[in-house]
Amino acid sequence: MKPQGKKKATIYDLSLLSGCSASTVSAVLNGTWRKRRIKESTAELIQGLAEQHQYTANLQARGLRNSRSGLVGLLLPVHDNRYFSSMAQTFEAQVRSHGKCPVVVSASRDPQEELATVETLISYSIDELFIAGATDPDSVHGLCEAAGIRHINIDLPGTKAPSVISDNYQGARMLTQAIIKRFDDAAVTLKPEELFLFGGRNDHASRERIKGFRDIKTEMLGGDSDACIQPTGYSPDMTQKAFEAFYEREGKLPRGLFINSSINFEGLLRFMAQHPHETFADLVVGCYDYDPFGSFLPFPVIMIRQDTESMLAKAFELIAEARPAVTIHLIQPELVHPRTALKGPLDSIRDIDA
Amino acid sequence: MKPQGKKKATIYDLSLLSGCSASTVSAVLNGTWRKRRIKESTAELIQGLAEQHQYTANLQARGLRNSRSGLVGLLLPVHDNRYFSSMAQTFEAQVRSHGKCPVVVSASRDPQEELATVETLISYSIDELFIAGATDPDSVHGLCEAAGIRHINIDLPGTKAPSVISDNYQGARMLTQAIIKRFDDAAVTLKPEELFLFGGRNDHASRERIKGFRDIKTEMLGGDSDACIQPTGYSPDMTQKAFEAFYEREGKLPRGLFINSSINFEGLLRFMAQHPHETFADLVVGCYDYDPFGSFLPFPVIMIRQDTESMLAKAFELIAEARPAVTIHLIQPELVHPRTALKGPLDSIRDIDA
DNA sequence: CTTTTTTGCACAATCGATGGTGCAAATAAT
DNA sequence: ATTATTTGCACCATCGATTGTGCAAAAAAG
Repeated sequence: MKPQGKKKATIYDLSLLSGCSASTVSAVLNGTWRKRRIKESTAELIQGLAEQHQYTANLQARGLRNSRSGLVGLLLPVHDNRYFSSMAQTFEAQVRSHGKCPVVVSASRDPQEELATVETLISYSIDELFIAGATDPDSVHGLCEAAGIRHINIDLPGTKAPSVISDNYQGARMLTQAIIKRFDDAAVTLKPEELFLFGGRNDHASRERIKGFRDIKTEMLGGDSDACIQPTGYSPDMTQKAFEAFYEREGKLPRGLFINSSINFEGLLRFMAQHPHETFADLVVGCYDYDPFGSFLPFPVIMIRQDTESMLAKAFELIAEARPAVTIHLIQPELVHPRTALKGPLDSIRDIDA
Repeated sequence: MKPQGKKKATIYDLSLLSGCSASTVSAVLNGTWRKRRIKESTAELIQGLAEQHQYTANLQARGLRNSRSGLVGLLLPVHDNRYFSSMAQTFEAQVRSHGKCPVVVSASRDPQEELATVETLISYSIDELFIAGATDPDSVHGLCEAAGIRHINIDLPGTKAPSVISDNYQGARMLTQAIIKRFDDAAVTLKPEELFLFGGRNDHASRERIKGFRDIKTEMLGGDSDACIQPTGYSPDMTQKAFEAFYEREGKLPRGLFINSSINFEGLLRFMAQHPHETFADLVVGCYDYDPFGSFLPFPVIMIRQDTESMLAKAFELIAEARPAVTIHLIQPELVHPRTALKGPLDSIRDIDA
């Protein structure tokens, strides 16, 4: 029953065992046997043998033959971050429900690595590719195009393939507004030079967020200056350094902080670890990303939760279209008030044996 | 130069172009050409053509021929959690540095899904499999064994393959000790029935942690009762419900909380969202997992950081051995005091264009 | 100028699954 | 009983890369 330690059974093994030809075995096992007018009894015989010998198809062979693999790829900048990891989680569920096999890989926000990784995926004949947060989506597009692979951008848009991204401008407006309102409600007048943005770099998302931030500042506070924008890249360390520098210079933090992403927020944490509680007494933080733990920090943290479910749903919809238009689809993010614990993709996992 | 939209070049195409045989082309492009005594000029000719035509090997074909794929798999319970996502991050870096292609998939802590996923991976002839936090590592072992695939357990041990896991017992002792010491330092006497453990289920990690927790309680507080152990499974929702039930019954939370994992901690967050600040005024929490944001909550949170780098390093070491002994390797975790922002795998990523 | 050795490469089988084509045997139609 | 259909399946080429084997031509040895 259990062919211990031996190599896997192939259709040829079953062919010998059953006395049928390999092509018949193949047809039976991949479900096309009715189309090929195989007798039902033959099919049953072969299915029985397959089960006995624990046959499973060699997917590389199948993939070679059909030049499709059943794999669907998700290219991520990094894993270690709630935004992307929850994206990975929803992605897997979606792909599985389509009967395919999800493959998630990260490329460290490195254009070279992105291209190399995608080349590898293409060499495995992945069927579709979801490109999330790529630094250079259009080059990736080039590779996919040449290989005839359906693909779509998520999170950061490209100009050559359809993209599904957060409405970063609106989100930033909402977030900035919420920060300011927080001060208003406490009857505190916030001066324009007391509200800063930290983090992000020169990518589409950051630019949009900065624009939204500045627009609202101008509208509500009547002013805004370049000095209030501190792009630090997506690195906790650089962000920490930026906070330290500011603190060194000014003797305190700005009272209002717009932080471009949870990764940058980690930079603030590092800064916090170096300074006493009081430093953050009247701080109000807005973070463009949602992290459940971040929402419960000792000062008010307003967050933006990007709707990865809707983004992926839309992306799956678009990628299924024959010839999807190269447009950018905006998905509305959600404002999350302080001390909020939202449900996430993990909640749809049933926990056995609790 | 750019074969637009057409199909990918194969060794046969290059064979025609170069006038050499396909086998020569193959040898040149996979680096074995010196062994095959191919003239250097021939090699250069072919390499040039390959570059011109953007040749990349069809890895399914190669994999079929060698019955190896160059893929190395990591099976995870879930993505959306800092412990596992940081594991994925280090895993990818390690695999890449070995010149292979990392593939990360999750199986939702569902034994069925675990087996199905691993079968699929095996069908793609993955070379090695790292099995992290599997509910049923030994069944997974069965599949790998039958397919002759090197594999190793991480996080949760099996009995049939070597395992690398955290020293959960010691970690739990450290954590429990630190919680109690926190009260001691504040000159508060903690009664045994004021220190509870929430979360976890009937798996090896939870059992060890519970044992460590109880041992220290008995040693330091002189007592411990079954009632203080509240396993809730790995579900935020169930954990929240457990807290609500407790609160309903007792009118307050225990002053000392040992929380079995960050996922369970999210259950506490959900509880927190429903109750005012004061409910948590004199709370001390220990969490068996590290999350940077969790470390800065308004009450003291002591955390355990499991050393995923060392675990993976050890795992890679073991999996490289010819016939690794079926033993369990314990990796010491680290106690993390409140308000600590540790560096993580993301820090080793260079951020361009900051 | 032979004989031996080395160099440089082509041939062909193989990995496992797929699907078009063809052909006997069984059944139906006349 | 003869021809026309239908049923049930086997054959074989194919996907792209790898590798053991063999054999000419070139170089070295005698």
